[in-house]
Order: sequence, then C-alpha cells, then structure tokens
Amino acid sequence: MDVPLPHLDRPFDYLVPEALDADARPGVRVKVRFAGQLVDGWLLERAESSAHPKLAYLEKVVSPVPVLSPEVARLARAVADRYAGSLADVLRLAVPPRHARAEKAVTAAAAAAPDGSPTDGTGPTGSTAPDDSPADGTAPDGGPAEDADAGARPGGRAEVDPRGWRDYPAGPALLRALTDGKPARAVWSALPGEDWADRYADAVAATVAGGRGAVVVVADARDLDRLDAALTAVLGAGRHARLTAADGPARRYRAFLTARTGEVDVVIGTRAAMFAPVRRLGLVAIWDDGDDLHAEPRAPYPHARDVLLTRAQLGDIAALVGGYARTAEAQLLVETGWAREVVADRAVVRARTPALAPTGDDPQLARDPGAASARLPSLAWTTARDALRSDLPVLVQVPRRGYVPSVACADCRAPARCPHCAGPLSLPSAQGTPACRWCGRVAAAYACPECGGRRLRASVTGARRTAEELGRAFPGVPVRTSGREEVLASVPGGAGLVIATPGAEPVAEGGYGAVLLLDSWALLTRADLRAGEEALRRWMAAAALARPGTADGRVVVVADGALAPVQALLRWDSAWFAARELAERRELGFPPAVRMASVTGAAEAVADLLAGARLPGDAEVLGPVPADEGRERMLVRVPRSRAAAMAEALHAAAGQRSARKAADPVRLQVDPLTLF
DNA sequence: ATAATAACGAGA
DNA sequence: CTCGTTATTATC
Repeated sequence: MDVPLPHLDRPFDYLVPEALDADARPGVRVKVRFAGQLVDGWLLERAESSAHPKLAYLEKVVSPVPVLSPEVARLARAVADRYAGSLADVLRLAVPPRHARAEKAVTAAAAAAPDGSPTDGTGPTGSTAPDDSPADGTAPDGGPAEDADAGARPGGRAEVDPRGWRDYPAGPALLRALTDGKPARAVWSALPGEDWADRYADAVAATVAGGRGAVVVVADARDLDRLDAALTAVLGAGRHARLTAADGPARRYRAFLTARTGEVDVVIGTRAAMFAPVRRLGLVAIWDDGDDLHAEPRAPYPHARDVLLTRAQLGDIAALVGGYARTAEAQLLVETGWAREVVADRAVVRARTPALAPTGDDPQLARDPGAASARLPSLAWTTARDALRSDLPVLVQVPRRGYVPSVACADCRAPARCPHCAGPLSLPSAQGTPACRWCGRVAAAYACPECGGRRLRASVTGARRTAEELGRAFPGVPVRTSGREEVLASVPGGAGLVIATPGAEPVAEGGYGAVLLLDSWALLTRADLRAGEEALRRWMAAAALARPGTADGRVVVVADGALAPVQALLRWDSAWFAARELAERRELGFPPAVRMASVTGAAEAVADLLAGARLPGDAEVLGPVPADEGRERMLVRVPRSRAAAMAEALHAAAGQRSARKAADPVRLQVDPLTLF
C-alpha cells in the first residue's frame, strides 16, 4: 500500500479478478480500493487463500511490468526495518516513478531482442521464477546454477587483468573471488594518485566475467562521469546503465528498466542506484563512503553504504567499500571481521605519497615579506611558486564558507565538549556561559580535559578571500575556480592556479605540482562528530591529485602537524585514524559504536511518541535540545545489539500516533548524519 | 473518509 | 437491563 502511515505498514490481501489474473504478477504496481478510495500499491505475492474474511477486488494493474524484483522487495523491507520507516517510503526511493513512454520503448526493445530474457517482456504467460530466483539470493546453492548460465555468455569467465590491483597484496585475490562468484567483502584504502575509477572498473569486469552483475554507487555526477568512462573502456558501450536522478525522470526510468529486464547487468549511479534491480547481482560497491551525499535526505533517510551492505548481507553478494580515506563505519566492518581490508604495504605507500608538509597558520608567522598575501604561510607560498616555475598546476583547497561556529579550548584548541554527555559546547550569546547544544546543561566552570585550560575561543571564520588573493600574488598565472556554481572535471597540465572547494577539485593532467590545503580550522573545529574524519577525507581527496611520489608532487596543509587528522594525512594512514576515531566513539558512546536515533518535532509530540515507545531496557534517552522552527530533538542511544529492537519500538510508537491521527508530525531518524 | 465496534449513560 | 448515543479503531 503506497501510503506512508506507519500503522498501515503491512501487506493487505485482495482478490484478483479473472481479467487481471495474467498481469497480476508479483512486483507490479496496482491500484486498490482502500477505505473507500483508490490508492496505489504493490503486488508483493500471490496466494491461494487469505485469513481475512471479506476481501475486495484489485481495481487495476497499472502496468504489467514487474518493476519490483523479489530481491529488492526483501531489501526494501530490511531497510525500512533498520531505519524505523515504512516499506512504502523505501519503495518510493527504490523504484523510480513510472514513465510510460520510456517503459514502452524498453519493453518493445526487450521483446524484439533475442538476446533478452524470454520472461522479461510483457508476455502474459511468463512465470517470473527463472528470472528472479538467482536475484532472490536465498537459495543456498544458487551459485553453481548461475555459473552454468554464465558459461553461455560471450566472453564469460575471462580473467580480468589484475595488474591495476597488484599494489594491494589482497587485490588480485579480491578480483579472483569476484570472478568465482564468492561473496568477498573488502574495505579498500586507495593509494594517492590512484585511478579509483579504473580499479572499480576492474572489479566490475571481474564480476561480470564470472557471470554476475554489479551495482556501484558514487557521490556525485563528476565521479559518475569518471566511472562511466572507465567502465566503457573496460566493458565496452552498452553493457552498463547509469542511474541518477539528475538525468531526469525518463532517462532514470529507462536505465532502471534496462536493469530490470536484464538488458544490462551493471548499474552505476548516485545513491538513486543503490536499489537498482540488477539480475544475478554479484557485487555492490561504493566509492568515498564518507561523502555526506550518500545519505538520502528523504524518509527514512537511509545511507547508501548501509543499503548496499544490507544488500550484500541478504544475498551472498560481494561488497567493496573504497575511498582514499576510511570512515569509522568502514573501520567497524574491518574490526568486526565482516570485511577484509585491502591496503598497500607501507613501503608502497611511502613511494607513492607526494611530499606532505604541515605549516602552522599562526597569523604572526604569516607576515612573510615575500608573500603578497598576508594570510598565506610562507611554506605554502614558496611551494606554490616552485610548482608554477616548473610549469605545473597548483591546486588550492578552501573550505566552504558558512561553517557552524563552535567553541574550542583557547590554549590547545580541542573542541569543547559537555562534561555530562560529550555534546558540543557553544556560547548562546556574546557574554553568556557555555552550554551544551545537546543536553542543554550549562557548563559554567568548564575546564579542558586535554590541557586543563579554562579559556574558550570561538572558531575562526572561513576566509575564502584568502585564496582569491592568490591570483594577485602570482600575476600572469591563469586562475580557475571550481565550486558550487561551476565544477570543473579536469584542468590542463601547465602552470595555473586552481581554487576549489572540497569535493570540487578538478583532476589535473599529469597531476598537480602542488596542493595547498588552507583554512583547516574551519574544517577541524566544526561542531560535528565527524569533523576530524571529514577534514582528513577532504584533504586526502585533494592530495591524491598531486603528482605521485615525492619527486615533484608537494602538498602543504596549513594546520598544526601534531593534530591527529594532520598526522594521518602526513603518513597517508587513514586506517590508523579510523581505528582511533572508532575507539574514541566507543568511549563517548557515539555511532557507529552504538546505534542512535533522533526524534524531532513539537515538544509535546516528541514526548508523546517516546512515552508510547517500548524501548529496550538499556536504551538511553538524551535531550531535549532545541531544533529549528521551535521544534525540539531527543536522541535515543542503544548498544548495536539492540538496534533492531529500538527501530521497531520507535516505528511502532509512530504507528500508534498515526493510528489515532496525532496532528503534529514527528521525524524519526536512525543514525542521523549530524548529531548536534 | 467511513463503517464497525466498544464504551457510556439515561430511562425503564 | 436495554436502548440510543457517542468515542474509538480499523481500513483487505
């Protein structure tokens, strides 16, 4: 039933009229009479009988195409359960809106092509069983049967050249496992300068060689274009589909259908692709899982990483989680043994890493007489100058302005945290006492746990202008900018300045001679649990674009070299940082070490929902803290072993509220990206 | 929204 | 104790 009300989040039985019998197959969209009105719904399964005494008839089958595959239906249910949401909400994300013209074009092509699966057209007699049983993934020995099928494919079983992965000792074995159809699970830390898109194309090709399909999710259109090109080079044109909301409804639905009908067995895309109905799915992969674009902003707010990992878990499917930097979530996969890490030996890392150096951003030191820009430390300036003299491009990364101010220790600059719940401290007014933005407690006598300091300072404001001043500092050098308005994919190799915001750094032909990472304070002092991790992720993404090896690639980070994220960058060791980060979150009781949920809404509504929730005994309820527009927010924290129970309790409580038509809405969010 | 059902209270 | 009215709940 395509209604988002949590108390109606269950299947309903209907009679199938004779006339619709042929079309009424599992996975089709239907219309049914419900409470007097016509509503959209999904046909989940056919049954001989029903426990319900009086059934109504199905009104209509919207389209005979079974757009919802059994595998995706199961996945959607699991995702809804994990995120305390409704199946209907997840299905809205999983199956794009129908586009009649696109549907006509694809089904006509599928019916005409002898290559296509015989069950995939609109033929009314076709059973979906041969099409769907492999995707179902529950059959304990579906594997061998699929392999036999794969042998019939042109070029099936060809070995994929593992040379691109030889820098990672576990890499070639990973490719072999993919070709053999084994559910390998890998957390990959890419070397600087690595062409990640080529490596992902290798992994996909290895999977395809074994007769299985793949889904790859990237954060944005630029990464998608890069992966698209790499895959086309390896697989040839027409073997994969790209699925992204940015391509518009018709193309999106078309791409969805080419996967559903089996015309292609590889789908790449942004998070819209995470539910792509690929047949004989053998690999799910995500690149740069720390990018916050992977978090779906619509209810129930699933994260692409978790959806893909759930998918792998449910179906004996291999999983690849990769990035230059490792997230705490990925580290948890490694530490729990769920996944194996695929990393290069330290010697290889040292050989590939550009020369990395920190430089303090103390304003006193910045008064370099040779520098035209007063805000640019001299090391950064001379590094840029040398690269430009060698006719090499220079990348300058400047954090976006519009950071959230927060309070830090004036002596050691450690972010100030609430002594009670470890939430962030802020100054509510210019001369007020610091207060926790999470539990609301006032920390009148704050003492820094790191150094004992009692003075607090506000975070510095972002200074994008600093980068713009660079143009004046190096007259005659072409200056390009890449940011929100216009994102450059690549720049030519000669001398030039490129000023980019994080995530918008263009690739330079041959690599950058120098990469300058400015205004690190704006990244490091954000009132965010992931501030350090996010800073490292952004730095590594930019530093990876420098010319590899220490000979002519140089990276300068304007930050204190003693800070942990800076250390991790200098050593190119994000695994070390992720382990540290995860240990800290265990200590503080933050995700992913625990599972959290936020309940946001009008104060009475939030209290009402929590009062009705039968939370597990060891659940902690924290808050309230004010949220925007007069609403407030409570947080529920449980050990990971109680995650399912918490989600169920919250979903049930939301159901109780919706059943008695409680007016003011409450937003439930499991593992919200931002906690404060 | 609307119908079935439970709860309630007044009058016999 | 029964009937009529009103709150509550499920909705195939």
